[in-house]
Order: sequence, then structure tokens, then C-alpha cells
Amino acid sequence: MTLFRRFSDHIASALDAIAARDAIPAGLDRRAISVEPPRDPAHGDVATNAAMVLSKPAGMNPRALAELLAAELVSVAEVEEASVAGPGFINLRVSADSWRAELAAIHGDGDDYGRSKMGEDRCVNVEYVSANPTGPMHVGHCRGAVVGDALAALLEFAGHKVVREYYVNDAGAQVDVLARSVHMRYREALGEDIGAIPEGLYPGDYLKPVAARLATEYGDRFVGAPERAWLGLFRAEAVSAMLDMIRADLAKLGIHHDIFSSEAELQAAGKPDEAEKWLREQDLVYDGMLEAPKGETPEDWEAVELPLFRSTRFGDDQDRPIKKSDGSWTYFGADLAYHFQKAQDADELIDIWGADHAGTVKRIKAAVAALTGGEKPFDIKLVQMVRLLKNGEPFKMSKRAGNFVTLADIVDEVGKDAVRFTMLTRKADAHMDFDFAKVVEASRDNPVFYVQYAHARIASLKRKLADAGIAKAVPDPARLDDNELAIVKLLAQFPRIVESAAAAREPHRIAFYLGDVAAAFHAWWNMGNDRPEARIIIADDAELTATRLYLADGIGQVIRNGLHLMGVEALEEML
RNA sequence: GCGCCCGUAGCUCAGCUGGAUAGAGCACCCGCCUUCUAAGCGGGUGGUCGCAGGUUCGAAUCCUGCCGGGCGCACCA
Repeated sequence: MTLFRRFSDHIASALDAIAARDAIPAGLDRRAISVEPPRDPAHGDVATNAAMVLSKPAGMNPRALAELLAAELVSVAEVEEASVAGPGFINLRVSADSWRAELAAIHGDGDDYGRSKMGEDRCVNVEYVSANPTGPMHVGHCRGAVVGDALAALLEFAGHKVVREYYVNDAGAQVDVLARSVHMRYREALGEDIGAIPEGLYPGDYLKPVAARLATEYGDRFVGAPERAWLGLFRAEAVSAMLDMIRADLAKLGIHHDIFSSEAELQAAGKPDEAEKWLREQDLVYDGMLEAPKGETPEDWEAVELPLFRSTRFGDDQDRPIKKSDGSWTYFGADLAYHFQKAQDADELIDIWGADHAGTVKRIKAAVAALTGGEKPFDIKLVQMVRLLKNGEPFKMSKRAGNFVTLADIVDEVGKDAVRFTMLTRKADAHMDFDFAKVVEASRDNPVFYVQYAHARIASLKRKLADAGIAKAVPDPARLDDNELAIVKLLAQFPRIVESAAAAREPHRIAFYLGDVAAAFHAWWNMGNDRPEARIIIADDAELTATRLYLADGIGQVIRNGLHLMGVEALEEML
């Protein structure tokens, strides 16, 4: 068990002991209790607000309760000192042996250091990317893809079962447009001069290979044929080809989904009908007049009667149609059934959406709440826009004629690791600038480089030691000095960081933490510049060298574990 | 007009779901290379946490109202 988790237990036991002699009521809600390092290290190693949080329900003055708790805690073997400070904080000083034991735990747990049982094997479905299968992925999809993938890994590490899911919108009008676009390319492939691609169709060259394949396979039999003769076939072939392309793009980023769910199959299986029937029974769907949109009313607006979902009951501005006037499902109508289906198999749902879809959050949350009786936790994480820059100058993107920046372009340009790490250096709901020049810069202010450089230096140490032929010695953690123990204290935060990042669904916290770890390592390393005796490798003291290497290895392990969660490779040397 | 997100040092951003004296990097100033990688490190300058109220032991964090920026407001996806 890691140190901070153990201290949570110490505090719980102390509270039990106090409750057992009726000094405080039993059964108080302890969830608000925090166990964390104080901001100022001079205050100690571990601080808790337990007394302040419990003072009101316990009917006690916070400082008096803190004194009681401190008196209990001081008898814990690994607590050297317990003091009450400020309005009722309890500051604990932890024995050096405990920190040394934590370093041993890092080595012992290895790649599992920081892994948590917090999720209790609850199954979380994370839906991310879900880009429309009408073309290659572009930069706009990139951030959501990385955030979703890192969040999935983080939740898994925190003890959840995770399903990574991609919803394929292969049923709307846009995939018919795709099929028609492919049909033009198909005629082109058969030698016809098709001229410019008409407005409203997809112009990209990426449709040529599918079209060529169809031309080879079916010859000219669909050239003059009515649309109904080929639309279904072309649509299926095109979607399948687009998905292959998207999967290849995602693979470049190291992303692999467990499930690709088809909207068309969902509809064919009658899922939206089932949902509608049930919702009508609950009087949550009714036939009603759709109000005009709130902004500028379109000129061709006319009120029509449609089946509406009562999302206003759940805080939405207006009720939302689930079917169009031609009887087909709206995106929302199918999406509602889709979420219902996901909710059958998972304990919790998370969607990662682009911020441009923020306007539809309320209705789908309303739908899930209605369909699951509010029982199923459902979180939508909105990922803000990314602005592309090159050397600080906005990078103009034109949507015309395939002239947009694709995800593959970016990965080819700066590499998977730089893309992934950089996308996680900002919290998801903040806007982000992505500067092509900066994310590959080898300098202190590029966190990707900075963290990998720390890991590479540690690897280089080990190589150096092997080359120098310094005798292997057994490390003696008692020889770690205060400064080195301070690094261990930072490493010991990792399990806490994992849990809090997972609970908040904020994978960026891992990136910032790794930046702190790397900084601590670089500072330690550089001490050898000023004081030769502070170097990690001390040629005539094999034991001290082994001890410091033991610490360095522990640092490397935590960096590796963190990078792994981010899907970023830990480099052995910089190139 | 309405909804959502953001507003923290000159710039780019953290701030661990309400905790102690608000932190990093860059920029600027001063130091450290016959070295385990100086692609780095140490020190210094720099704040009305957009504004005004409210909630309580305690607010950058929660609530309300303004101000400023972004996104969205179809039977599209």
C-alpha cells in the first residue's frame, strides 16, 4: 500500500478510536477529508483537514477535535510528530524510514506503481473521436482523440474496466453525399471527364482509391444507372474505406478502439423505435409543434408537428425532435437510442465531444437521465478548439479542395509523442495553441522534451555506469540525504495524482506532474556541477553510487508510468 | 436575445472538486560548463486571481449580477 493511502487509513483508525470512547459521534461522513502534502514543506509531510471538516457534524471546536486526533496519530509508528496548526489543520511528520520504504515500493511495484483500485472494477464506456466517416481525420479531431485515449488509460489504471468506443455516423444524409461523391470519382476512374466536383459533394482526392476499386470490380454497370441501383453499395463501400483510413490515422497516434458502433446497424435493429415506444409510455415523447430556433429565424421556417422528447423537463431550453418530417430519425433520435444501448452494458458513460457541440449537451444528458431513471452516471467532457500556429503565426487552413491540415500531416510533421503530450498540457476545457515549431523544440519550455530528456538522462546514467565498470553494490537507502528524500516525497505523490486525475477526469494533471518530477530530477542532476560529491556516480564509493542510482531508477519508473498513461514513449536517449 | 466554456505575473498557463503566505515556464537582471549530456541548473524582479456583492471558521475555487473573449443556438451531424 502506498504512503498516502496508508495515512488515510491511519486517520480513519484514529477517528474510530475517538468515536469508540464517545468523544465524537460514530458514522460521520468522512468523504470530505483530504490527506495531502501541505503547500509549505516546513509544515510537515502530510496534512489533513479532518478536524475542520468534521467539527460541525461532531459539534466540536475544530482545534479541540484536531488536538484529539493529533494525540491519536502521534502514537502511529511512522508518525514522528503531529501538530495542530491554523484553524485546525493537523500536520504530520513522517519518518524517513517510511519514505525509504516508499522508494522500495516504487521498485517493487514497477510498472504498476500508482495503479489504484479506486474504480472497483466498475465498467466505464468512453466514447471518443466518433468523427464522421466521410474523410480523413483532421486536426480538429486530434485533441479529443488524445484526451479520450489518455482518459481511458487513466481510468483503467485507476481500477476501472474501460471500453473504448467509436460511434460511426453511417446513417445520415451526409453518407449519401459521400456515396454520390464516390460515384463521380467512379465515373472519372472509368475515363469520363467529370470536370470540377459540384458544390455540396466531397471534393477530396482520398475518394479516388475506393472509386477505382469499384470501377475495377463492377465496370461501367452503374454509370447510367438510377441512384437507387448503386447508392447503398457505394455508401457501404465508401464508409468502409473511410473507416479504414480513419483507423490508420488513429493508429498513427497509437489509438485503438475496442468497439466501432454503427448508427445504421443500430437503426436496422430497431433500437430507436424501442426507445421511442418506451419514452412515449412514460409521456416523455409526444407529438408537438417545434418552436422556431432561438437565434435568427430562417426565412423558410415553418412550424411542423414532430415527435418531441421532453428535454425541457431536464433543464433544456426546448423539447427536441427525434424524427424528421420524412419519418427518418434525427441525429438526436438515434443518438438517444445509442446511449441507451451503451448504458445497458456499462456502469458509467463518458463522451468526449468538441466544444462546438456544447449546445447539444443538455438534450442528450436529459435523454440518458430519462432512459436510465437518472441511475447511470454520464459525463460529457468538452474539448476546446485548437489553434494551429507556426512560429507564433496563425496557420491558415482552407477547407477548399482537400487543402486542410489532416491529423496524419501533424503526426508526420512533429511525431506522435509531441502531439500526444502537447495535447495534454492544457486542461481540456481551455483553448489551446499548437505551435508546430514549439512542440519539437529541444528546450526547457517544451514539456515534451523536458520530461523525455530527464528519462533519457537516467538511462544514460545506467549506460555510463556499465561502461565505467564500477562494481555493483547493494544500495543503502539510509544514505539518501534530505534533498534526495524530498524527491522521494514527490514521487510518492504519483498514486494520489493518478486517483485525483481519474476522479476529475482530467488527464492533463499527469502531464503537469511529470513536469514537476522532471524538474526535480534535473535540479538534482545539476547539483553535481556545483559540488562533485553530490554527483550521482561517485567512482570510489560503489555503495553510494548504487544508492543514488536506486533513486534515479525510481524517478525513471514514475516518469515511465506517467508517460505510459499519456501514450507517450519514454526515450532511452535523445536523438 | 439565450445556453455552454474561458478570464490568475508583461506573455503562455497550473492551482490536486473550499484550505495555511496564489505557483511554474518564457521574457528581463545576476550567477554556474577541463562535467554522469549546460538540450541543463541556481538566484532575483514581477499579482486588486476581470469587476461588484453574497455564502462560512476560510473563496482564485461555490452562488448572483455585470464586463470582456470564444463556441453554439436546424427536421444538419
